[in-house]
Amino acid sequence: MTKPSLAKGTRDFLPSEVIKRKYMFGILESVFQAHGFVPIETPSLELMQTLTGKYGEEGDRLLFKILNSGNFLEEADAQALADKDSFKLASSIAKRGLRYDLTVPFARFVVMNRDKISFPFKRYQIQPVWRADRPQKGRYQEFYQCDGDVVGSKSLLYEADLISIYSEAFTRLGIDVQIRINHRGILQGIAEAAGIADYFVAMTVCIDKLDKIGEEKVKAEMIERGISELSAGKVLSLIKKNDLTELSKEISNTASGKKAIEDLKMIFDASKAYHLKQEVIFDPTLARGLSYYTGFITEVVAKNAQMGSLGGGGRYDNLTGAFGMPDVPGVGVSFGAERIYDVMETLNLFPIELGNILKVLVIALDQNALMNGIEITNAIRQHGIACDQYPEVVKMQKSMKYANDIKVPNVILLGEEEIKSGLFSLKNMSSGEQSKLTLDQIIEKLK
RNA sequence: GUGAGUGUAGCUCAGUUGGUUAGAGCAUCAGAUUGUGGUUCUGAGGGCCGUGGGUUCAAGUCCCAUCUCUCACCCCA
Repeated sequence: MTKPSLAKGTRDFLPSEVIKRKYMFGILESVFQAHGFVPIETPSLELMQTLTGKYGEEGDRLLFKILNSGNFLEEADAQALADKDSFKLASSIAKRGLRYDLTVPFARFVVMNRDKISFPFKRYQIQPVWRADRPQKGRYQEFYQCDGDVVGSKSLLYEADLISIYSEAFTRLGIDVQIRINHRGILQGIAEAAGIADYFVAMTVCIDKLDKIGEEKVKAEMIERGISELSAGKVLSLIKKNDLTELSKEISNTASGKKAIEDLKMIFDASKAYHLKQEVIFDPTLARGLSYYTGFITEVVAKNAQMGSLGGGGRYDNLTGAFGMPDVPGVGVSFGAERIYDVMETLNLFPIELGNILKVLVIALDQNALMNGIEITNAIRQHGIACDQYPEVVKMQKSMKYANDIKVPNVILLGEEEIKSGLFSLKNMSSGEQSKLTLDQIIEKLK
């Protein structure tokens, strides 16, 4: 017999963990639903042609591929096999793979179901995804993503809608956050104003590291990447202006900068109408996911915990283009479920009463009482109260220890005496208090 | 993909300069206790010391290889 072990980067979830995760996902779901988002699900498996080429070279490497069924070597690329070219061979022996995120499957979903949905389409989706990454702290090969997107509208009201979703969700979860927002056009405007429009990508990669490695090193890296010292200095001075009107003076003479300033003003005005409980700030140094975001970008950071971002998102113009349906604009956000869970765990934000699903355990003291126990257990269950019965007559210490271990708040002790009198002993496990009550009184008390 | 660590009971870990029969705590089971749990005490079961090779009279301990997991980088949630 081999020792059991888990596949790399995967986890078991204990009952207490599943209950907490469901609590967290339940809050996210109810917030999404209150905003008119509807749930969808897509298969864990997608065709490789759907997945490849969407996440860049790095992403393709991290895709889990599923071996074809049957004698898959028969159809294998003989040349690739002989050359030991794994990458090329893979495409001939694996036509399916596990989804890498929820966004690409969603794009395919929109294209294939465009006749069944109405735009603007607001959907949320909470499902696991898989990445063949090296696992490390807080990073797994199987993990849940929780995404909400609106497709088919360019309205900036949806940006504010999503910001308000972030604010409400984190407020209800009990986490104080800062919602940072920026716009791709701001960064483009800065690049143009600094005279380095051609170095836009290099510039954003560098300034994204600002809070991590500091101003000096960012400047050095920009210079290393071919940006002149003068321009690099200009970028850094512009990026420090986190006041919209002030920055507007510098970059509104550039086309993309002007549009971005207007957009962000509109988004801020719309957000104000929501009277949000969480802080929303303009952060021109925010530069994430710029390979596909085309407008507004956002990121959420916890104020009371040392943890990276708890979520992010932005606007994209052409989500479905890769699947032959051009010009579908969209805007979306993602919740980093695993990290949010960790933050809630360290800040002790899960309600303690979450664990107590079972309300009462019936303990029979003799064989005869075992059958009466079924009647009582069933009667209590019919009233929607979670009830269970210890399945055999054992020494009372053993059944009481079990009751204690599973943290059931009440037990009913059932022996000859109780059955004769019709008065059952209900014991509160935390106080130790015990009283003799009729079945109806017990049900009334447990409701 | 790059780099650094780790591996001894179900779990967390001791194990000295290589030296008798590899230990502890937790967990499990039984008893102290025949209608009352959390605490305590007693006892029991449980090990190819990750795997393969090497050095040695002698290897859990030293060397090599390999696998695993962990951590960091890249990237990302």
